[in-house]
Amino acid sequence: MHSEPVASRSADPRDTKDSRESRNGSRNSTPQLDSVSLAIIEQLQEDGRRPYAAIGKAVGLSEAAVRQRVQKLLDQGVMQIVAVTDPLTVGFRRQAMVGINVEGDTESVADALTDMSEVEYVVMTAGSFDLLAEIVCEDDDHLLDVINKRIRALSGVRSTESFVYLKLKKQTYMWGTR
Amino acid sequence: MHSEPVASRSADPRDTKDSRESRNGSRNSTPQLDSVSLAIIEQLQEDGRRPYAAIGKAVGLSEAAVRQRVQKLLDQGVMQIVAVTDPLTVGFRRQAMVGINVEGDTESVADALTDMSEVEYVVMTAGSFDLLAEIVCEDDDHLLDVINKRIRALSGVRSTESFVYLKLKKQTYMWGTR
DNA sequence: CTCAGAGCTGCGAAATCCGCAAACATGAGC
DNA sequence: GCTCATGTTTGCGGATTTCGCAGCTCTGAG
Repeated sequence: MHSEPVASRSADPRDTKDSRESRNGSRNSTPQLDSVSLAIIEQLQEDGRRPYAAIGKAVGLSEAAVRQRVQKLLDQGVMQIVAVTDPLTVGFRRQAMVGINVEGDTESVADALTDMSEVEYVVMTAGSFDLLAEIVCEDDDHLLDVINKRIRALSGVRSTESFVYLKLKKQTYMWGTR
Repeated sequence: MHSEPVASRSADPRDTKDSRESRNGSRNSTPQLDSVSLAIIEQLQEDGRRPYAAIGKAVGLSEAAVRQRVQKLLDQGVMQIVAVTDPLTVGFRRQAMVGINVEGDTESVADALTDMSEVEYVVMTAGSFDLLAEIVCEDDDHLLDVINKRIRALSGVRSTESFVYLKLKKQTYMWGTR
């Protein structure tokens, strides 16, 4: 979307209202975000520790208002503010993406994967895999164990294909900051 | 003032030294982390805005020391503190993982992908794909354009296979916090 | 019209961040 | 063993930021 220098117009609550209704898709899960919240997220994608007052100045809101919105976004689980690293740097020496084919209920397999601590990322996809899961392990044995003993053992898993990571080339979190 | 649950042992600099040398693999890129920095990262993976003093108490260091270490980790690019979201919630309605096969120099293709703003994640892999790239787009047209016109146009790209995201089930950033 | 709810603002008090100088530890060279 | 250079840690004010709260506005329901 075309986004201005920054939402000074959005200081007016009515705009907030308008944009909400206009793009509300009646999603059951997520409460739709207006342009101001989007701008706040954008600020925090640049620097997760940026002071509320600075964000407020950028998006045209008071410090307290930004604070409330951020808290709400965190509570709702819309965003999280965290440190991210390249796992290889932090001592996890084996990672892999695993493509999985499922027979029966894909979502229940996805839920089972979600419960595994070594699984970092799970997504349901269209294409020749039903699920993609990213695995983070400490060494080869660990990785092998997770893939062969744990994932393939799940009922409903028809087949898997693994892509062991050799080198992470890019990792960004700046959508909207294009 | 030693005490503490976590890494009280590491308050002693000698341990720092030891662990550094013991796991140093002479990696060209990354400056190796000692156990205290790891503990700091762990804290920030739980909450990117946690105060330095609280982190210091947890890892057995003063507020100022934590602050310096965090700044250094950020400067070195070892970690970043950012807001992360489910892109689908924030208005990017089409995402896909693209598996790519390359003939010739894989790394140069990876670099080209890295330069595309719609590409969120690039990793070189072993397996039936040479590269995996995650694409974040606003709509179908945009996605189609990126995959067909931009990625397939890169010289060296032999073939691609796309996995369009249907639903993100898990997204974590808590390695080490197991 | 009134009422309840949601969101924003402003404002002190408390907590946090920041920069700096002194103290300490380590490794190199003599 | 001694000294110097380097890199880390600590403690400390002062500047900023965070936090909680009360009051105000707008909106939709009845």
